[in-house]
Amino acid sequence: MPVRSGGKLCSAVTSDLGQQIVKGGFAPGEALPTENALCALFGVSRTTVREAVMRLHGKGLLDGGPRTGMKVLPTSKWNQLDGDVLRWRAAGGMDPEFADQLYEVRGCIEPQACRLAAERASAADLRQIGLLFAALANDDGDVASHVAADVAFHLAIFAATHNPIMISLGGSIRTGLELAFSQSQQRNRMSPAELALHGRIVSAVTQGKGDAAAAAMTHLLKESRLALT
Amino acid sequence: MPVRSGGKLCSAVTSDLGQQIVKGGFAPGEALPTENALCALFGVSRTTVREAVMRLHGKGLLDGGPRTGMKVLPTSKWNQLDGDVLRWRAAGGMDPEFADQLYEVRGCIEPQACRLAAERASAADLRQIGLLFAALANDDGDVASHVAADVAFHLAIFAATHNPIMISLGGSIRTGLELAFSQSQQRNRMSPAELALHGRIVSAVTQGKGDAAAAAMTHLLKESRLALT
DNA sequence: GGTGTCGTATTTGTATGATGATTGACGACG
DNA sequence: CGTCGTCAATCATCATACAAATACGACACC
Repeated sequence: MPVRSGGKLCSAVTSDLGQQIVKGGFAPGEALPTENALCALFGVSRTTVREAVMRLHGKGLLDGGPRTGMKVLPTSKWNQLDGDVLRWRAAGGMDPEFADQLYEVRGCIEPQACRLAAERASAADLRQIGLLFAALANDDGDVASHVAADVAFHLAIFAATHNPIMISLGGSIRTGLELAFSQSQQRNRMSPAELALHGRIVSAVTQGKGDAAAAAMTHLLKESRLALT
Repeated sequence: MPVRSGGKLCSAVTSDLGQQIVKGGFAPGEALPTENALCALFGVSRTTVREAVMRLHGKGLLDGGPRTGMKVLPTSKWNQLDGDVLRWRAAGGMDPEFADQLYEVRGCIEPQACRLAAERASAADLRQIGLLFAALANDDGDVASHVAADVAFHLAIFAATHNPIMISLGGSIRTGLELAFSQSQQRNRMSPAELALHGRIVSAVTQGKGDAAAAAMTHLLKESRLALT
């Protein structure tokens, strides 16, 4: 008898299965249970299971054909930057290793994005960035809204690059961090030092100083990583 | 009467629909035809259409709920780095704008990846990179094998960072380029200048000189972009 | 006439069963 | 001992049915 939980069963199964794979419940190279077995496992129909499997296939987590069953692909084939994959890795508390990897990638990308933003931000972009910085500085709401403002600020930087690929990349990275923040420990409000570094980024970008903007962002990320336990 | 093409119908529908979306056949914000309409359009059953739609949903191209139908999301929500999305964008000849965007992102990431590789490549990594460089230098095969060797070289750099997220990122980028190369024009064999720059990267990475490695990669990308028409 | 409420129709979400295609395994045969 | 054909398991696709959610319009009421 199927679980009559109401809605979006497919998404629930996708998340559940995906998380089990990402968390290592099924080792890479290992074959997944047959579709019928998964049906029994989750208490849903084959239709739903197949839709979930298709999504995971689309994310590079699985591959396989008839008779062989679906195999878990090696992690190198995964779309590690897919929002869902990041979410699943960060779910239930993010391990320090994952945080390091994420910050390392941020350190490679965000300063360069910042440089591009400084070189080509439009007036509207600059206005938006300035607004978000002001919101960040004046925000006296709870921690959640503070984090949200921080995220919005960084996304605005990416948006100012006017490069869709870069923007998408930024979205993925921030997704992972956002989730991690909200789940592990609520980090303290931004330190004055961090806020000041945000300010340096704003002025450098506004003045079109690419190198300075990149340097400020690099500095900020270092500071921010340290603050994260 | 369904198309009895043999196999992989689902993948075919996914590619077809996905490409139409990416290529702008359906504008962002626009609602997709109903599932039944899509069935008629592609001549497949609803099951297959839904599996395709689920995959696209997983890539951030679509969203929607019951009764409202699926809407095409704004491009900012797409997983632009998803291998399939890149493929679809590059399909049928890559427009110069896309090439610029891709090279810009490469320019942001690969030099930094190179720096990391220089800092922490293992002996095995270095051996592998050296081997691939030798293959690149001595290769006298056709253009395809030359491109493949080039791709393998850059992937090895990413692998040497030992950061799974970075590695995945590298895979995505290279996927797009590979597809673009093989479809648009077959580019000429690598110029001596490019080859020499590869060599500079190898020695810088081997000697652990991060800055020099990053600079060499930046230089190489500039050179390579120019050679690409 | 305007507005709030309710019913209905349409569309997606899920379940079920059937049929064909593909492929690995195993045994028969040369 | 090797090669090949058959078999069975499993995925791929299809067809159909029902449930759930929501948009739209009808209707009553103010």
